[in-house]
Amino acid sequence: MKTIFEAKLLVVDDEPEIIKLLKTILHQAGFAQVISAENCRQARELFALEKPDGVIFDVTLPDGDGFSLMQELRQQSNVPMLFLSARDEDENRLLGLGLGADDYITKPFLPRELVLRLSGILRRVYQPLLTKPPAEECLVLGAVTVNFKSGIVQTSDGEKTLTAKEHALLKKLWQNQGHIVTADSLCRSAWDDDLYGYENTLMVHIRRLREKIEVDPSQPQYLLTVRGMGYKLAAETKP
Amino acid sequence: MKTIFEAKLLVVDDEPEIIKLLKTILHQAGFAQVISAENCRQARELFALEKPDGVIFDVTLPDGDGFSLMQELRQQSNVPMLFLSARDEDENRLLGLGLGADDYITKPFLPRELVLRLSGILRRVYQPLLTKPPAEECLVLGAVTVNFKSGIVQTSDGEKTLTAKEHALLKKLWQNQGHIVTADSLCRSAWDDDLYGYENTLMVHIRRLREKIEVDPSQPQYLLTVRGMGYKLAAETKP
DNA sequence: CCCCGGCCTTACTTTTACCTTAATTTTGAT
DNA sequence: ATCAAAATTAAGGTAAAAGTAAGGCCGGGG
Repeated sequence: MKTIFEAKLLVVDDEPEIIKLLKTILHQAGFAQVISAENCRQARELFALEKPDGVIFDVTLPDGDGFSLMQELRQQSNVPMLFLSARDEDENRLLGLGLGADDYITKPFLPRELVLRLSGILRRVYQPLLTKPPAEECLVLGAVTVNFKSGIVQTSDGEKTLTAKEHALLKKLWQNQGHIVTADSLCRSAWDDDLYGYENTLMVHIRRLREKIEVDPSQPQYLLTVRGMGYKLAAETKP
Repeated sequence: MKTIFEAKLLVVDDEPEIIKLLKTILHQAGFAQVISAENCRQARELFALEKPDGVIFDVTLPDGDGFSLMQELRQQSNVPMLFLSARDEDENRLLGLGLGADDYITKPFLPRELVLRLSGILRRVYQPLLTKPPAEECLVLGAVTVNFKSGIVQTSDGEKTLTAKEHALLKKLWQNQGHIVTADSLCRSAWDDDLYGYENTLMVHIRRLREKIEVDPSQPQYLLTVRGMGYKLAAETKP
């Protein structure tokens, strides 16, 4: 199955006109293959044989009810299954959903709604590629690693924790890694109101940062000063 | 998120009674965290900040409509989103589903149906990613063990039980173990309405927690404060 | 119905980690 | 050599958080 619309669907319903209607709707919507069964026995057979990517059941079937059939097929497979029913009683909907159906649509239904719901489910099931849990926000500088979520700096000689100001400043530098950041810009990202005598205040913080992330704070390798312009975090060195 | 019921849900609705009802329903159903927003602005903020695992929108909101909001958030994230609406017109349902909503539920709704539909969707979205079997709901910190199901803290000198607030706070910290959690975020997970003078209230609860889980509450080893930023539960030390 | 006890909240004082200031020294461009 | 920019120190101030105690709320038992 390359796209969700190449899904193979099994429709189980004993009313030929509904089958026909569904086939029409689904074909128009672009679903390529729709196969059908009129009763439980046929459905079981086709399910095993064709291995459809989704199943639509009517609740009332000539040789059993859709609920038990669905439950039975659910044991074997986790493909999307949804009910189509003329019976809109609350308890039926709850039963259907409770058994693990992906939806319960009542007749009469809007063709477009059926298609939307069905494609939504198929998309969820076959494209579950939810953005993988984002990697930890980490800054790697040689042997030094900074984790912004935990505020911890890992160095060869142990762990150090960042203070609030250090955290803000380093983050700003990190966001502009490889580029010069002006003192002014740095201050604005770490302080609310304007800091008056900041010429030194900032420097003192820079110094403290260097003590935490540099091997030798007097000979900075990562947090570099650019005379007359500001500071710069050295671009990440790719291994 | 270890099981689907540890999902964090964001409910966006301007009617306080609906929010309350939903919180009750969802809590009863076992969903761990339900946060709420009253309008689009708040929803956007919370969404970015809290990164919920699912969102429930009302269609009509004071500062915009749910449809556009949903579309906007959908750009950023693929988490399950569903509508809750008093407007059962066909075109609205089609619009909502067409924009990529996972479901469109009309008020009045059956609580159980909401829960079933929501868990079904969450299962579809998150189950494929759940590789590991659901872990015990336990937090282990050195010689201290916290069982969240029973709310019991086992220490070397006996058992202590957590109160409701302590439970909520510790769970939040646990879910973000190793990461800094802001006071604001902590408060939101333990209190429904905004807590006004929470500066101290939260601290007092933190103190009580420390008395229960720390060997020496004055020298915390596990529940650490990050001055100016929040609190942090020390990352589990791998044996 | 009222009292009691557990839990939560408020109000206030004390402590301390972090930030700022200021004074001095070093660096680097011209 | 000169001077401004930046670094370095150490000490003091300050606001955030800790600590403490008392009051308020609510549900269960007498």
